Amino acid sequence: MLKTKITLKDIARELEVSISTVSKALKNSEEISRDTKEKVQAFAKLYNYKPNNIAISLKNKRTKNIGVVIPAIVHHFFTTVIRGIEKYANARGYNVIVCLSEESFDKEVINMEMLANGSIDGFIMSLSSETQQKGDFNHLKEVTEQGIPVVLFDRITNEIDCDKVIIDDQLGAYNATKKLIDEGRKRIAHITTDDYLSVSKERTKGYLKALQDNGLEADESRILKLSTMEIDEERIKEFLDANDFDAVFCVNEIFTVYSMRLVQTKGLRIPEDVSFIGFTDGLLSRYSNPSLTMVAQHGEKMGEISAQMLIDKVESEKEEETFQTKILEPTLVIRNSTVN
Amino acid sequence: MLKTKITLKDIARELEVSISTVSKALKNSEEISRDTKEKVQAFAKLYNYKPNNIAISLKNKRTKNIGVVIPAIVHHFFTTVIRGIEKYANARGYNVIVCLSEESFDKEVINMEMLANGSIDGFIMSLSSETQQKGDFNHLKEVTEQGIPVVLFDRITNEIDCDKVIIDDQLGAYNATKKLIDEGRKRIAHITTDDYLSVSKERTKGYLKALQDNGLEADESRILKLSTMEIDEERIKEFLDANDFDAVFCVNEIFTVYSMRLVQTKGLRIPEDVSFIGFTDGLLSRYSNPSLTMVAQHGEKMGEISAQMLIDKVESEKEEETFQTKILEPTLVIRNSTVN
DNA sequence: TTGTACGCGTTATCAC
DNA sequence: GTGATAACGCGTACAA
Repeated sequence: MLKTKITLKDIARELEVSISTVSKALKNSEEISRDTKEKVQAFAKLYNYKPNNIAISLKNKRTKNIGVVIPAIVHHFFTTVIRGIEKYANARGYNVIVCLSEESFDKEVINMEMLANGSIDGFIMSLSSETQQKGDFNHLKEVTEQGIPVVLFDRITNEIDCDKVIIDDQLGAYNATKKLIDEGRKRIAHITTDDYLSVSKERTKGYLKALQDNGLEADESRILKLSTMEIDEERIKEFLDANDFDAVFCVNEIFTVYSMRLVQTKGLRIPEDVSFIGFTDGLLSRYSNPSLTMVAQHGEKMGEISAQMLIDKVESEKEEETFQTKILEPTLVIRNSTVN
Repeated sequence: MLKTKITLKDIARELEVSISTVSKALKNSEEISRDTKEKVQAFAKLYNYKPNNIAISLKNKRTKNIGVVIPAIVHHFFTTVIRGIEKYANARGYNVIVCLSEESFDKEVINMEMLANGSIDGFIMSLSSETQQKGDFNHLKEVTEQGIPVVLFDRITNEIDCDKVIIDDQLGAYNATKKLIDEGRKRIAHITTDDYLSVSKERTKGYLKALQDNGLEADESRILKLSTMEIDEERIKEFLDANDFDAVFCVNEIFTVYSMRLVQTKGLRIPEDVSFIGFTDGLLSRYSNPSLTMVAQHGEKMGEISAQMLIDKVESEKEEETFQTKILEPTLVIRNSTVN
């Protein structure tokens, strides 16, 4: 009933040849006679022989697995990145091991340690908010010092020398804000998170720069910085109630769609009275009412590029210590939360 | 600069003892003298020795990896399941290898073959739509016959003997439809997919049963069956334009929110004129306008249970051939797309 | 108390 | 053409 996996040894015993003969025969080696090869191959096929990946990994010191450590998975952006990684990695024969840090420094460390002991050939990761806040990157340092390649994407740090893939967050925010200004908006509110998150910091910079370049004064009271990416509905409500604005630019999708709803319940029309733009072009943006104008982050592309950089490094023999940072261009996707 | 991984052998050579002494010393074996143990442990700590997972896997024939094969990841439901699996599996020291079938039979087969050769201890999976349509489950059969444990969740088949976790789709649909009937709705439309998807079939059954139990006639013209879970905006529009209804029950979140928007643009009020209920309680439901009344599928719980069943089976020595199917209760989450 | 030998499944080298 | 041997890194039964 239970046909357990068959090994080279089993075939050798059954066919009364040596293990190495079997091994060679299965690889169609020239050394082996046609007869033997056919016999072995037929037998292997019959019993559905498949080489044991683990044994090969041990021998080659290559697992063909890549470890992906991300802060969360219930975010559209990260899922698109994973899909990009998966797609590319699979095409090159790699599996993807996904670990979630859940925005926790400790979990990030533990996950990396679990994987760094031979389970994977390299890491693709985006830092947890706690890690960025703490500024402690020793776990990354250890891994890179062991010669395990790492690619950081989106939430990165400059303290680690490795390949990186990001989008130009500042430019994305700049373009979004510029679009609002071009519509004639003068009082543009900004809802984001504390600066410790690398992406938020850059986006706020872009927002401020756009205001400045267009002769608008930045008003601190029009900026709300929440402590996490988790939505704090209460504080957003207070902020929107207390303020006076004709446009809102948010750091993510959920903040945008939630703010929009609050504004709508006050009887204001979108986009006639207030325009909205946010970061992340996900399902919420496409299906909210009205649909949202958003800065697309091209997560899938980001994943593909990350995977490509990582696998290239893994498979390159040379011990080069040159790292690059790829910066993708964000795209403004115009929908109905702005005036077209 | 590059401190490559240290092995037992390295420690043994350096300390001039045998490999097995080192091995035992690191496990605090009683056989080894205090002196040696301290020496070895100190050295190991200093050079940050960590046993090589691959070697251990080869020896134990246990990888501590579990393979998860799902049709898509850019769906809230599946991400919550993954999170549940991850959480539970990690707590028990397992890693999660995620593979996407992208609703393709071939990809599903290839992914399973990649993993089945020693990379994982067991599978957790949800079938691709193409697999359910084809009705070809040989890849699953092969795997189970090899003694690799499999847990199927959500999109399952009765043709394979293995553990299964689902929610009571029929009951969920029944309760949703009942809720609409209790509101006084008489013309309840249903937007779903073709019956080959196990979950859709069950949900439609529940819908029909609720109508019947409450003396309402089922009207074929009020049911739209799309060929895939991918949204076909055109056909939904035609359907909603051609029909006359006072409530809509959809098989997923996107269909629901999209239908709602179409109805709103006709000037109808929700829920006063038309009520909406859908399956899957995700972000869209929470943040759409109005927010959606939905059947929650408890994905995270489903993931946890799947992981638990799988790992229990993996770690149980006995060769029992008893399988169970866990059926979770769906919950109706009431929001503003229905009359409260 | 320590060390030797063997096995996990595979491949590569070298001898026959 | 074929086979024996070593090696990948670890654990363990057994010998010293």
